[in-house]
Amino acid sequence: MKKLIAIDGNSLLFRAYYAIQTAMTSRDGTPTNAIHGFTAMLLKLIEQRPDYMLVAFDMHGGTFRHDSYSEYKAGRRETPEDLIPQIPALKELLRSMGVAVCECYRYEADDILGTISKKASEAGVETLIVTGDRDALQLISDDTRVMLTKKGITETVTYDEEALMRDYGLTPAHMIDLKALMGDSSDNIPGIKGVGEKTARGLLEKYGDLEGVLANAGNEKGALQKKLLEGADSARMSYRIGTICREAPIDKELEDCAFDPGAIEGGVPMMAKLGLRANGARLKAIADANKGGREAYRKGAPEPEEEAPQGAPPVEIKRTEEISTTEALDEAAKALAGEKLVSLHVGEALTALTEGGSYYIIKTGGDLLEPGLTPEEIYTGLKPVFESAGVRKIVFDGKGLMTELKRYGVGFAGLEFDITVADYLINALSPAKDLTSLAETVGIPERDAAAVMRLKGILGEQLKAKRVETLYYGVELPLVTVLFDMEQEGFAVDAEALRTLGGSMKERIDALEKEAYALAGHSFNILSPKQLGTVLFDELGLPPQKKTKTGYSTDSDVLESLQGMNPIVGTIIEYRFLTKLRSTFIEAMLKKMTPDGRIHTTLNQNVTATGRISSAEPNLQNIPVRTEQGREIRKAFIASPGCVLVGADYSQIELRVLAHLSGDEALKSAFISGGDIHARTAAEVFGVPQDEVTKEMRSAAKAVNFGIVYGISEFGLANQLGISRKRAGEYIKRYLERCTGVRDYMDRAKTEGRERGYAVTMTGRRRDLPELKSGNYNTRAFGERVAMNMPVQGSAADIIKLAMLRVHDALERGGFKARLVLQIHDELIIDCPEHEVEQVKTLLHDCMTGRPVEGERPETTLIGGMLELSVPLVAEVAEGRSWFDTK
DNA sequence: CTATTCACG
DNA sequence: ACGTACGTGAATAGT
Repeated sequence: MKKLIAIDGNSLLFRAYYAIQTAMTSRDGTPTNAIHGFTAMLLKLIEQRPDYMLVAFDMHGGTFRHDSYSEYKAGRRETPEDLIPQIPALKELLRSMGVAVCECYRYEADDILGTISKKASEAGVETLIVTGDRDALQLISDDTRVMLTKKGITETVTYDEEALMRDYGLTPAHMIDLKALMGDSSDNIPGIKGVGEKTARGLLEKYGDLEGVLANAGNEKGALQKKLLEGADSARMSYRIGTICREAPIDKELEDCAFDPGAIEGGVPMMAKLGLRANGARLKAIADANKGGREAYRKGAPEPEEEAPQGAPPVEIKRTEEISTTEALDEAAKALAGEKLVSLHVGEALTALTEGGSYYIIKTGGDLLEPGLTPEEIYTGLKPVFESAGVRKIVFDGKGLMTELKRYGVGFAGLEFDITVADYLINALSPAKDLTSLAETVGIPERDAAAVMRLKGILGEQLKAKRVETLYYGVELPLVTVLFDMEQEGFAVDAEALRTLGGSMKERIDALEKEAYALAGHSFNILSPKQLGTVLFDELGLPPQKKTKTGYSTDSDVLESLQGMNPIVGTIIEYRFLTKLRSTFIEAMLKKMTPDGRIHTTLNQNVTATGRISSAEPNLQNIPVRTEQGREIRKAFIASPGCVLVGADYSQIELRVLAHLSGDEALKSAFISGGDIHARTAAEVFGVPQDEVTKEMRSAAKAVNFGIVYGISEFGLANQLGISRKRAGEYIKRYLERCTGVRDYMDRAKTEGRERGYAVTMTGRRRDLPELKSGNYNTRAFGERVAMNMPVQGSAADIIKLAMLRVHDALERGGFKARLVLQIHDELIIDCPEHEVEQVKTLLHDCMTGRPVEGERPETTLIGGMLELSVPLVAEVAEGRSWFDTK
């Protein structure tokens, strides 16, 4: 039977756009992320060897559905700005590949799919409809299936009648009836108010279809009967507009959609223009392979050789061994323990691939018929492999694997390559979520350990090309182990102290709640911005300050400016503040405590765009400190028994980095001679001697300094300081007149960012800056601020990462029991036995500030100790029983 | 799942 | 004229 693949172009492009939120652009600046995803999907579909192919698009303007229902699809999200130019570009690309494209005035893509699939069916051709829109499920029949995209885009699920019944319990026709009854908010189809999925399904079960339901409305009781009678018209209308048209006046017959795989080559030049090299190469290969004509194609021509981006061939698999017994596992472990370099991956099975091409598949689970091994058996069986530093290991997610192994008492050494970390250095904005999706993005067919092995080659080349190899092997890769150790160590917490604090907050919160209700005259949910907005601005008549997308803004800026107008404002401010502290920092921390009395955060190495580490589940990098009450929480974060916490934070690290990067003489000399940097800035900006700088002047100058680091704007500074834009502009002007080096640096950051297409830190860490080529002012202005800020924030991140490596090594070399427990961007915390305190304080300080430490051999590391700055690095060290005391 | 708010550097 | 400070994670409400 011949096959038609009919694609909903808009739907798929939309899905691709959201699946690939990496900024990608062609040379001329057209964004291409969605096209990239779409073509990846298209190539996958071509592998299914269709005889006919059609891509349908919606047309602008209203559809026939709007005639009877003008609100159809009202309130839909606007097409994102950087998706718009990709639509015509995609159509052009498809046409150049000889793929039929169809649009139809006043009809939607769905209707085109419905119409062409009917034509196919009549011609005895089966159809696969590809879309992200569940509405298409109504088109399923014995010769028509629907492929829906799941999360992402290349992940799909295909439905035929049977699968639909299994997953939804409905026939294709019932999909329409269901929607007619319950409505569909995404298309703004009303259905019947008050009838949800449960009710609708029950009714359809009883009465067969919509008309059956409406005819039998009298049988139903009370409220439901009323709803059905009153909603009948709405339901019938919903049915009409929810039904896909199968007789749309399209300008394509089935024969116009004949697909010629040899012709897709015509898309190569445009692919190249769009910068989609990998997919272009695949396109060419498929076309070449099918030059033999349609017969060869239909039989299934051999898969074309995959072209790796930078020529990293797959490792040829010479022998494969499937292992499901402990005896075989022991054999394999022995063999692997003698290897120098292996890739390993834990997926459905644990797989391992050696350089020589021996592939091991070690099955987990299993059942009575086919016994497999338990994770425990596998991990302990391979213990000699995992723990030997001599067996260098290439893995997808090193820290994740270490964590998994640790649960079974197995250690890990010899980390040679971590795919997630390499991927992050190549493009920090699109961390790979799993191995399969990364392999797909890169365009290789391998799976599991074979993919890991090949990705090492490919990513290794890219690291070299992007000149981040030293950063990778010298900083990021060794840091994996440091972060793992920190996570395992955890932070000791005094749960009792947290509970006591929480209890007293609860009392105050309850009192504030009563007070707020009394002042409002009724009870309401104070934490709901919507309800609070109604109370403050509609009922109490306070003046709204600003709006959000959905209504009045009630953020703390707004509440602050309302202070004094009504006593309820102060009550709400305090209520918000205390509930935030209690739920986020007390209740959540108590929940996250493990039986060892500690909190083990996860330290992410591949999420920030600038190179910082992030902390999650729970986030320990945002424990309160700025307010007195908030700071109390830090008293519950304590040292282990017999230990104290040693903490150190960098003084003004970002401004020091800026001084170094810009070479600005005024800023440099301020740091070299020491003293209060904000006061000095104030003296410069306000043109007064330093001893005449007032508190207000100093805090304004402090805001200017922050602004400078963020990539200043008049508006931002004005907002921050609550002054006029004009005043803010004057401050900035004065600052940049005094600090011409900084001004030049900012200009340079922008032009170089534009020329190179990325911003870069002191270690060569990169962040792509596609925004700088945007035609949208805001997008471009954002790109400029990023160009200015990223090298500063990112270099500071580089510096503390190096410090962490030094500290970790120094503690290990010195045989100390003290352990790093946390990093908070410019601060390090060590849990330290009392007798080690003096030595550890010195060690920590010296590691952070770049002084030599005992036993260290900088020449043996790639970066060599600490980065050199043209201004001193200063770190302040403190100790105490709790985090509260290390200030 | 998104929007709002707010904690940190 | 545009409409913002840079980087995160989490709780809650509401769809």
